[in-house]
Amino acid sequence: MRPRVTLEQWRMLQAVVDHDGYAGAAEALSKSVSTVSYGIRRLEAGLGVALLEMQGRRAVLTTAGRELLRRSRYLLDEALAIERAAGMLAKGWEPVVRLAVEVIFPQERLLASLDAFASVTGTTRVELIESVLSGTNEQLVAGKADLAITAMVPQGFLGEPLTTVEFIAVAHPEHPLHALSRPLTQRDLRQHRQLVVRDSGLREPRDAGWLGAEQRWTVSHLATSVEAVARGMGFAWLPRHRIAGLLADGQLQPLPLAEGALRHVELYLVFADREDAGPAARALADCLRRSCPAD
Amino acid sequence: MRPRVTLEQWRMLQAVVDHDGYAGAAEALSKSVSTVSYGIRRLEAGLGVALLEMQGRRAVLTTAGRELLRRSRYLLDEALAIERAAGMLAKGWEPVVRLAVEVIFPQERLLASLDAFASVTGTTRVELIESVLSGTNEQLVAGKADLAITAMVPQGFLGEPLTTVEFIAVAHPEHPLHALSRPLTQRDLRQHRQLVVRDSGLREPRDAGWLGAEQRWTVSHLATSVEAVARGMGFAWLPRHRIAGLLADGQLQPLPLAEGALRHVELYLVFADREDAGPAARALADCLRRSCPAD
DNA sequence: GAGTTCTTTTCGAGTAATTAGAAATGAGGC
DNA sequence: GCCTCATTTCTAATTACTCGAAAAGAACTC
Repeated sequence: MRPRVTLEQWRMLQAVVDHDGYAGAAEALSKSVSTVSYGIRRLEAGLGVALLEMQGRRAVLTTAGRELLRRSRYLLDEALAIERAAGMLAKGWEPVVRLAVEVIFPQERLLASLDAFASVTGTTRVELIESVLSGTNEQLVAGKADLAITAMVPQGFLGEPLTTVEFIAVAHPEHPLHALSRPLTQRDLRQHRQLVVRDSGLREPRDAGWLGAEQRWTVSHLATSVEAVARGMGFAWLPRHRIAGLLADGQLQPLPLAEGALRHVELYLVFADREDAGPAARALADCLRRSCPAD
Repeated sequence: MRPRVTLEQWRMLQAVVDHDGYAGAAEALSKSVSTVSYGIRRLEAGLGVALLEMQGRRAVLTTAGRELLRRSRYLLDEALAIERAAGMLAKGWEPVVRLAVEVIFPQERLLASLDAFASVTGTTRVELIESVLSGTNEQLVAGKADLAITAMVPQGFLGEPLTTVEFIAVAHPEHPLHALSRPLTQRDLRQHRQLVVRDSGLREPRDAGWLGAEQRWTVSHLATSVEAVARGMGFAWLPRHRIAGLLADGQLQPLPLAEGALRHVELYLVFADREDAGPAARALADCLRRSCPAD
């Protein structure tokens, strides 16, 4: 189907309404009054419906006019937005940046960064790949991500430290481990179910738990792990930032380990190709860095 | 800001991609090949970015091209949708139909009707005014509604019966009235709290309860009333269709009234102005009638 | 590797649409 | 009733678009 009216004609209608009258519209559009008049006439002819009506010496919208004007404003906005996006692309901005994020990276910071990024570039989209351990790196190595936040910088890549995530060994307050009421040893832990998050890598997956618990349950998402531990299904090392709330209201309680109750994981920001990275990828990297103030 | 490219140029880009090549596009658009070539050239010049690139004798989208094509399709769809809407308006279809509905009208039927209406006319919007008793009529009389579903047809209007809503006197199973375990009299009821819905009319409001209970609570929404009764806060006559679920799982229990446990309210469909009603209002009326099969 | 075929691009001329100014029309204000 | 302000109509000119023919590129054939 072929559009019967042009963007320019819609624009004239808008101008007439906004600068009440053909004279004002002509002024605003840098066109002659007769041009505007002709344009509106074409528009109405194309649509087969009257949009403006002279009431005395004032041009007023008809009911149909009001309705169609409303939609046409949106249309024109969209047309201009596309052209702005084209301008970005012309300047070398990628249309999309693919970011692989280790799930233990604090969501709050991630969202804040994406928000900041969105305000820098209204047009570049972000494709977020949430992954675990080697899965994050595989995305990077396979060229499926332009940027990654990972705990292990893969061979041949250059990572810059971004932030440190603190893991605490926790369990539900009613959990048998807490009933022991004494510093816990590795032997104690082995007796109980540990929840670990499945490595999302396909090539050489390894689980995110490091000691061999007798019964070890593997789940796919960090959220599932948190949920399960909160329900008393086992213990786990979980990122402090993810369980701050649950610790505060007592749904989770730190395990009194003799040693190793706390673990620290350093997260790195890695470019797939630092030289070839487009401005959008660089801008996103900046936003991420800013969300992690010197720590 | 003035758009630098036209809808027609976007359409040419789409045609080239869809009918792979300039030749196919020209065929599809009923234009010459050189016209299409010229159009794409203008488009790229206007945007300042290359969209198509010749790979051998095949035209392929650049990254920017793919992205902008995607958005331009949406743009063109919107442009055509507005013109379709204009076509509707040209045929006299109102841009919006305002429907005042008595809250006791079954929501399921209402939504089914609106759904059916939406498929008849993609463009006419519905403005729904949910009101109670005289409130519904006031909307109609004041010209704030084109169509109304009301229990009381106001003077000077013509109503057609639409459906009957059955009200049952109910209370929570634990309610003292149920503890009496005998047919209840009006006197029994007066001892207890009745929940009634506030008339939404401004002029001559009267409440939707008919007998004077000692303590009568008035709420604004039917939903609040249902909720309150289900929590044992009192008794009320409620539309059977609204509480079918609560009756079934025993959260509400019909009161064993000596008389008047059931009440029937007839709902009427009323036009604000049957002669002047536009096709959209008539179509919506049809949808409503069809949702209430002979009853 | 020269010719053939298929396709896009360039060119030049013709055509349709848009534009602006002048004149005409219409609607208040005095 | 006449003056003023605003829109519409008319006409001429400019601009943008369109087309066919010819040129240029790229793959395919022999």
